[in-house]
Amino acid sequence: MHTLTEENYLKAIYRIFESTGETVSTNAIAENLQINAASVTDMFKKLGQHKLVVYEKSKGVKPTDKGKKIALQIIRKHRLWETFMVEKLKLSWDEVHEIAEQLEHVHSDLLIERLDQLLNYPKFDPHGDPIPDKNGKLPVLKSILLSEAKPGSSYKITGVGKNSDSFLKYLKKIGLKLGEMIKVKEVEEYDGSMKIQLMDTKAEVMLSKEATANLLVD
Amino acid sequence: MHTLTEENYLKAIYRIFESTGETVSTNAIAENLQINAASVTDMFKKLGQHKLVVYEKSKGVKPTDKGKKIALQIIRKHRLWETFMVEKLKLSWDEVHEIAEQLEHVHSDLLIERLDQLLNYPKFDPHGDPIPDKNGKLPVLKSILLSEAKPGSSYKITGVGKNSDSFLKYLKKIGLKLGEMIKVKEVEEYDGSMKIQLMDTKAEVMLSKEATANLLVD
DNA sequence: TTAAATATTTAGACTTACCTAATTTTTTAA
DNA sequence: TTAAAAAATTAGGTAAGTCTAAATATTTAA
Repeated sequence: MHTLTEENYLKAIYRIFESTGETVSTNAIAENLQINAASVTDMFKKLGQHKLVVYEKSKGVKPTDKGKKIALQIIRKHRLWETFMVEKLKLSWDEVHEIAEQLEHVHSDLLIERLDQLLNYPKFDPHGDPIPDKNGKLPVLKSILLSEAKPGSSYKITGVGKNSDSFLKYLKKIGLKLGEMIKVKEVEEYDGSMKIQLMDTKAEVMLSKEATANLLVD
Repeated sequence: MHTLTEENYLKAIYRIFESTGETVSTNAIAENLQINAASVTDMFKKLGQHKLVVYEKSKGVKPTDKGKKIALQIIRKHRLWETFMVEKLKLSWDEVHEIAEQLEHVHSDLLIERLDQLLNYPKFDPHGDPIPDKNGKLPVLKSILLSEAKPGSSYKITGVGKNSDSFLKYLKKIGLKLGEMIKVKEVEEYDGSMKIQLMDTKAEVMLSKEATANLLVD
């Protein structure tokens, strides 16, 4: 078993590696975890010794298969707990992340196995993020970005890209929720902003290109 | 918020204080937490500074009201999680303790509030131990020890006294479960051992005085 | 292509929670 | 009531994970 700290580094390294495919730099992790770069160097060495990453001095790290596997299990736990909190405890979408950050570090394969069963083996969490299975396999997501949607068509909001806290709060404020149906009314040529209509309330909302490029729809 | 370590000390101090009513000694905690007495002295000083206990040098500690309150909240969380795992995740009685030791340190009042609600505000956990409410109030338990039960009468097993792992395993092995109905067949004069019958399987089991003095029945 | 800017690492320190060994205090029992 | 035993404390150390400041590498841009 690894320390909580190692787990958090591994998770951050995995995420950045997945999104860029490149060696992960000291600074990227320092920024991501809000700690000093010198501390990151220390931890890179340690993770390297433990064969969780391949560390090349002054270059950065790449997660090993072992490191990826651990990261995926933590992500799996995080997303299952989030699903549990939203579905069973009726907590809201944007309240669960912080709590899941704690719960994801509870060690027990049996617990997670049964939690998965209780939730009926969900493939996506309440933010629309895919939940790795117990072998670390991710389900395939066929959603597209709202920014690529056709005007006139209707879509279901299935998730967000980067699920920053502020973005989630923003969505809540303008009345958008996961699972909600929307219709694309029009797209502005010059800045890519989009007017959409909420199917149930008929309310119309303007979304910036930035926002539409961060919303997944089916 | 306090560290995980402080929380574990506080819980141990609270339990021992509740069962003895006396100042809790350095050695008692060292033994309980399986750590060196010198380390306990260090922590006693720190907890004293934080006003979680009253520490008198070479005498030991007593928890303050603040310390008790925190201990009770940890115990509350522990027991609610155990209830959740047995009732909702179908884990068995003796599998949940270790996991609850981790879950009890997750910080979120809202989470626990909703978990309590999901479980329908249980008053006792699967071991029959009382669950403090959110203000730290304990429900009154009217169960008696099996060792004090009358021969010929029937009882429901509601809990165990000291729920040591080995005792739980022992119970499982001989086929006793919480909630099970039993009938007291006879009590040996000379050693206090007891023959009981399980109501559902009709199986008869001999229990030592030690065992019957650690089983709660209604 | 080299000087400046940026990124990374090293060195040395701090805190928490632990340890061992030595000392002191308290308790017990002759 | 005092000597031996037991309990508790002090002193000094260690490992993990962090920090700052200084040194070194790497990248960028003139």
